[in-house]
Amino acid sequence: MRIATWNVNSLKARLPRVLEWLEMAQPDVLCMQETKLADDQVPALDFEALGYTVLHHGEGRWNGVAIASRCGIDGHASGFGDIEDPYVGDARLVAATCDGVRIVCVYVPNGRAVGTDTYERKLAWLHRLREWLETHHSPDQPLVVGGDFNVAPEDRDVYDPAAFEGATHVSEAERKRFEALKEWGLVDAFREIYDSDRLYTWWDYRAGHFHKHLGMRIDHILVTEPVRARLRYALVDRNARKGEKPSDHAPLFVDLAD
DNA sequence: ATGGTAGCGCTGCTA
Repeated sequence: MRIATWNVNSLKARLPRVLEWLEMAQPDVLCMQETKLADDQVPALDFEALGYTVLHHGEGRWNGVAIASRCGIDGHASGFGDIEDPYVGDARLVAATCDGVRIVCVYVPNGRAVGTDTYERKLAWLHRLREWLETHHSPDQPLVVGGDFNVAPEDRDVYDPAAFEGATHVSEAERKRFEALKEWGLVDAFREIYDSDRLYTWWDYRAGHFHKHLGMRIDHILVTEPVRARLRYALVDRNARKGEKPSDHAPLFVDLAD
């Protein structure tokens, strides 16, 4: 079973690239973030033509999350439900069960700048995510949280820690909230496979950062122990960041044994 | 030199 996550930065603008990637990489499940679509704007037929069913949660313009699956998609859920959402109104969480694995697709708020209100609510959102997991799920069940976490967990996950001093994505508080998710019972699947630094999932569009390989590892696939036991492979497909009209994120996927 | 690019949508916000 191949499970992928990709911040597509507008599914409308990125549709040809996403369809091309589905055909090439053949994931069974793809979590998408920043679709920037309303539910009724989703190009469902384009996905169906490739064998995928899409579950979308979005209000249009900003945010928007979706799961495309070709191995079943049941038990739809979106948002935090009864748990207070610090970004209420934004579409940042959608979940479904695909072939026995609970898939949670998240788009963690960016936070903009340390000390701002949006940053404080980013911290709160990450805390609420753990609360939501505690309320609705168990570390004993096969579960995957895939998405754009907007957190680089360690210094080796950014191109130059000095350049990010005082910035979001690397602050102690953000990393603590990210660690708290792992403490609940999740493992960073990518780090189970790779130990190197300079492995990124996002590169700024500006100033030729991709070309200079100045990026950050902020997209993650976190898995519970039953999924970790099946983990065989992980990869960031940097080729998807090249060429015409790329997203600023590359897709990340994991392969699980049957 | 507080820059640079992309998306949405038409003004400036978000990332």
